[in-house]
Amino acid sequence: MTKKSQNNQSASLILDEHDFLTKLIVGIGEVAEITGIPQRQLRYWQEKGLIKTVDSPEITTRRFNYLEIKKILLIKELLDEGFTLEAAANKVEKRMELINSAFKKFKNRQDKV
Amino acid sequence: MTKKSQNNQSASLILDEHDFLTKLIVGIGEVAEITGIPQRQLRYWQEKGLIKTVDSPEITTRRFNYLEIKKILLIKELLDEGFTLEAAANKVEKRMELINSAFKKFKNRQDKV
DNA sequence: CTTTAATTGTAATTAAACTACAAATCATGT
DNA sequence: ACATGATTTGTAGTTTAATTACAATTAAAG
Repeated sequence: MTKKSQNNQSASLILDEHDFLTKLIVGIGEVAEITGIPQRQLRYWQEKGLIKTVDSPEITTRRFNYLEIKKILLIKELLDEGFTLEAAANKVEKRMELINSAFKKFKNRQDKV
Repeated sequence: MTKKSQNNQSASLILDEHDFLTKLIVGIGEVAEITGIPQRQLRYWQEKGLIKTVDSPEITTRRFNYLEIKKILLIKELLDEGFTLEAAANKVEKRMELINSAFKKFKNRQDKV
């Protein structure tokens, strides 16, 4: 074993894809690139409260997690289908809640096995 | 349909987790947070050619993709096990190549179905 | 054509990342 | 112990990215 042993929970630091995504938060530039939505527009949506950024004292710039990026992509699709921004955001919010609660049930069931 | 229809490949902009990860590239700050390895150290590893950053003319700062982040985590583990930096990096490189070629075979097989 | 929604532009500022040094620490051999 | 190369860490000064706080367009609906 070498020196300080930095941050050793060793055994498995190795993240699977899902773990990785739950840990990940990315900046607005990256989100703009991934989604094709301009930074300016993302800021506007966030100012209006339609999407939310990670809230943490150390972080001073806008950061988004995976769920939020999915939301953004869904909103974009709905906009293209003709929904208003608000309607799109609401619809996505509801869809997300459904998926979320279904996932929690599943998770819960798994944990008992 | 509304206005400009921004960047419409519609149908499925919806990314699954794997798609998302292949598109994603993240900055050094985020990588440092995820991996627990200081930015300074990541820069050093990159300078020595042990890890590589995304290479694109528009990008001026260090960006890493998912594979590279996995590499970083593996290197970290091996360092804690007592390997030299270079030995760790080599070992990881080989491991990655194996996984990669196995994956390609699998992918190839799937595509034919 | 007026009003509200939504997007876009931009100057000035703050935060994050970069480079290019140098110093400190660690591992190994003599 | 000392020297040596490997690795990590520190930092001043600079560049790039993101933010705010305005304002101006453009689009959709009555």
